[in-house]
Amino acid sequence: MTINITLPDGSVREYPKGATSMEIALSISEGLARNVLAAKVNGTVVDASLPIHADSSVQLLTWNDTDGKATFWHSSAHLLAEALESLYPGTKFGIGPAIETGFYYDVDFGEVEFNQEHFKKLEDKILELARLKSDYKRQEISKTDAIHYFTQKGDEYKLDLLEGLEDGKITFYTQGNFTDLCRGPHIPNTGFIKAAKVMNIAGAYWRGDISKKQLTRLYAVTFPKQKELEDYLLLLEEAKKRDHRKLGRELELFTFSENVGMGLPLWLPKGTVLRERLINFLKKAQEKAGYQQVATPHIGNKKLYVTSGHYEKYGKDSFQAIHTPEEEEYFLKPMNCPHHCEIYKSKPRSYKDLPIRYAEFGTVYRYEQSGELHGLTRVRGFTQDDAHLFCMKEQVKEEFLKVIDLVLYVFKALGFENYTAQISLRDPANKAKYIGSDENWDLAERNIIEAAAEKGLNTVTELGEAAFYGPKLDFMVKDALGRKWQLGTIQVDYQLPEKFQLEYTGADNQKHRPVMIHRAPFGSLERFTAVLIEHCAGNFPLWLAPEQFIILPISEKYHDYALSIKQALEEEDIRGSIDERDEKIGRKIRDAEVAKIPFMLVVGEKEQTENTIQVRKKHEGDLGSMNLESFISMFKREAKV
RNA sequence: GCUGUUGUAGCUCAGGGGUAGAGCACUUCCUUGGUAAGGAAGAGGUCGAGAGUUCAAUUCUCUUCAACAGCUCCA
Repeated sequence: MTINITLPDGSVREYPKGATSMEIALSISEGLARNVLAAKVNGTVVDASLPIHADSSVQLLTWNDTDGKATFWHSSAHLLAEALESLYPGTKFGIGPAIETGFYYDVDFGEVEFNQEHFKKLEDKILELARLKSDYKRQEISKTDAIHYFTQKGDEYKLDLLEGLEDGKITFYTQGNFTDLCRGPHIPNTGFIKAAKVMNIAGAYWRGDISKKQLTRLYAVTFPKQKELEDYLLLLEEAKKRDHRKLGRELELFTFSENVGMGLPLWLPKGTVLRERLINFLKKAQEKAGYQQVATPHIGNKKLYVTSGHYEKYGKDSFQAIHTPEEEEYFLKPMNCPHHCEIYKSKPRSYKDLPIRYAEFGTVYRYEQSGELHGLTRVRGFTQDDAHLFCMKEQVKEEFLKVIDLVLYVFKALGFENYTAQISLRDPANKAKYIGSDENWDLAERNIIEAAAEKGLNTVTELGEAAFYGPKLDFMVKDALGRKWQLGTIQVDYQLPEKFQLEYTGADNQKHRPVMIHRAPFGSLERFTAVLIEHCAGNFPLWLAPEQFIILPISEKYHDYALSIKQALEEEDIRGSIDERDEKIGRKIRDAEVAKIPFMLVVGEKEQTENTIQVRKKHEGDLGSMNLESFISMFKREAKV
């Protein structure tokens, strides 16, 4: 008996019935077989040792496949558990899944106190056990036997997990002296794991439930080569260097003060230059795209948010109401849309007016839980580059396409080359969670999917990720270190026009309801700035740099000449300063480099006499002498958005 | 909000039951210099805040605030 195996390249090979993926790999090349971690058979990831009994498509998974990595890390979690059990007998185990980079295991150490000082010992134990090359052995087991095993072991967490499992579908995996309840799959043996690092320790509630016991979560990462671990640690170091909180302080972009309040950023002058430039850049693009600027106050009557539905849904996440002597209640504005709806309502609208696009860099305030606050990425007061488009149903797709263009233009201008779009739809199993009619949801979802497809966006679709009022398209960018960030968002909303009773008069002289589109290419200026800082490591594109040049006079004698240069550059809207300190040129250069100022203009005796400047570029060094005109034209060429 | 860790000069950090230290930054002076740190002197701290133990607390205990990591959440 033979079976036909289809490989990813489309080739079909014949194997005896019951052949395993590992055998298939061996038949292709020994080198491949050495690297196979698991296999994807007809789309399901399975052990490489699983016999295949029917015609199937088989993809062999190695370290280079996402699923291969996940299997590797999940198997590593078992190994970590084995190491823990051998070092700290009596440890109880919760769950140990693979995550984006690495894996964790939630464990209950009982009386044992485990802290960072134990990491090294644990890592050594993991590697010691890995070297034994123990096979991961799969075993199907009855629920009764499984319960018996963990009752005897006294592991209440595994028993809790077993409760939710169906008899007949329960499997154990054993490697070395450790047996775990696990669906699998796993890598062939522990010998693949050549490097291990325990990264972090944290608390986590059993099953994510605050009322349950808190377990110790151990984060770790493993690799098939020592070199890969080293590279990974270097990457982490680089990420640390780029941390926007650190660079924000060093480059004097923003700060926080306990006296002002947590989560409330204070923009310093240099940060404000950056921020204003981002705002002006987008304003200009939006003007071209037919947006109109509007402005609304920082607080709004409670009635407004009751009308919008946000009060009911998010009232608890707001700051406390502000009370007036007349016993009215006001809230700090948590979003701009209700205000924009009222602007729309300020006069009767005709279909000829649509689409109307109101844009506002509106600062909003939300009560974020204290533990959530993080630098500029999660704050309690932030400015959205918000806009609301009011249009007819038939215009939704067209508007959506235009917004996508705008978002992509922004990304390109700021150097985000790598992005994907996430289409967030309703959870079909839980439609009650959302407000609005089925019909409208279907239409909106269709519009988004089509628009994304027409623009050729690289998309992923997530069910259940939609906002409660409508589906959305979120843009995720990958930064220079390969980390993913969610930035821009475009959301269709049929509900708010309904709640605010928005209308327009159609060509038929009847009243119709417009559709709203919320969109923000940056998301929030705070968050965007944070991502931008980390993306470019503080080396902003020239047009955004808070200080574009610094003039470095060789000595005090050339300060007047320096000033004349500075004034000439300012005439051209090029912004910078003069380093008038009583320091040597080497020192001034060093400090300018550290401050990441793009151009250093050295002026001394020679320059003053020849009426030139000597240009030095950050990171690159001396570009030689030139006259001011050449510098300005070079600058303008490079500063183009 | 929950759990854990941390909180000493503007920044990075050392120290420790007897009222405090380094480097960088800052101020002044010397130096007037040519491509990544010139020299000297000086100033700067209720040791996050409040309470308790003690002859004595910045150090020990408790409470509180904040930061960090994670969990839960995110219009």
